[in-house]
Amino acid sequence: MSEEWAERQRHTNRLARHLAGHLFAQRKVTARQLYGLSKLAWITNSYEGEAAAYISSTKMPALGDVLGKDFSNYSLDQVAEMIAEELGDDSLIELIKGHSGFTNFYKAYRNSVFSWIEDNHSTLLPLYKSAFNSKSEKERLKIVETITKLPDIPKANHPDKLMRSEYFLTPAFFMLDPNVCFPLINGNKGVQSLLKKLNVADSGLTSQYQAMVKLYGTGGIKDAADLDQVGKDLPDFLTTTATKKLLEKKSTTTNGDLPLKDEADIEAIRKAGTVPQRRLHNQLTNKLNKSLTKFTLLEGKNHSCMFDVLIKQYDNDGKDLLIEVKSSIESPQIRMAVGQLFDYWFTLNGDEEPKLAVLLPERPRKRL
DNA sequence: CGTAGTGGCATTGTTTTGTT
DNA sequence: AACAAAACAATGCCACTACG
Repeated sequence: MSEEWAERQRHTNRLARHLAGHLFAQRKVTARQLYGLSKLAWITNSYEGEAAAYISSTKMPALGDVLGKDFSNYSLDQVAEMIAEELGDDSLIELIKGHSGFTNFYKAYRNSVFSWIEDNHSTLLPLYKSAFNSKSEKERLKIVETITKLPDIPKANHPDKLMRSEYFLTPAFFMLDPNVCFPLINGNKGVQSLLKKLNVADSGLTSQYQAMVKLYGTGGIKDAADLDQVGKDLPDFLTTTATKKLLEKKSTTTNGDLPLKDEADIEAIRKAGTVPQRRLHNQLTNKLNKSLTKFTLLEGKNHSCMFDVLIKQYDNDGKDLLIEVKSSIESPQIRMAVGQLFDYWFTLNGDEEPKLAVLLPERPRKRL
């Protein structure tokens, strides 16, 4: 997952909230409409690009369910226009056209969950509305407590095989929350390993929720979309022993205390410590951040391991790439980079085969 | 072609048995 | 008692097939 993905999640949140705003103003909201609204969170294997198949298979039916219409004979652009027109909300055009949805919900439950919504409609509708309006921690907590009281969701043709209701509901409430504060709690590996690390894997949904929202404001995590992005790396972000955090934008203008890695090492090479060099260093880091939005980028947080950038799962094998940024092509700098890279890599990954790179402002001379 | 829907299975967790 | 290995159990994922 990545910042781009987190942005897609936030986009979906805006779309769902615009639609929900109109929906909840109506006197009556059907089970079908709640189903459609929740379905906007779903995708299929083909979720990218111009002709992504999820649009016709999942997104359009979802929109149709919300509006009580059949859009199967229209293009997405037409549907966007129609809905914006009907609801008198022009911003919906772009919201609908953009890619939305973020969870590949277990297929065997996609249809069976509908009758589950019907059965629990009287509990669910106020819950959805509450998620849409929730402003405080307290309100969200109350929603979570209600979720725990709901029955599990039966599997199609195997009613005895059950899915926990939060797997279905947390994506929906993630989409409805005014500040994207409602965390995704599902069977996702990342989520599960985090819960284990927090010692709440078996402690019930309420304490899981509390443990997760506590992370807001730490390690560069602003909202539930960030939380979901860091996934299984989250354990690295916790408490005082944290070794990593999401890569943040660096200042390239102020003269103040610019954050720079390994201050002590840099001191050895005085030049690099000068303000222009630091600026250049931060500029390079920012460029990296800007051009690699498809990836999750991390930076070191622990004093013993202040690496510049780590690209999560940069190749097809899901390996990470560690990058050291240097503001100059002078050989001492490059030598130091090499040393740092191997040291950091060993600290992070032990004797796993290292994947390393140095980012320089220009091509270095042939001989160092 | 891509998707729905699921049975089988890999993975993870738990208990029992074996060994030092 | 402490640990290791094996057996067993539970879980959720995904590769597969039929189908539109």
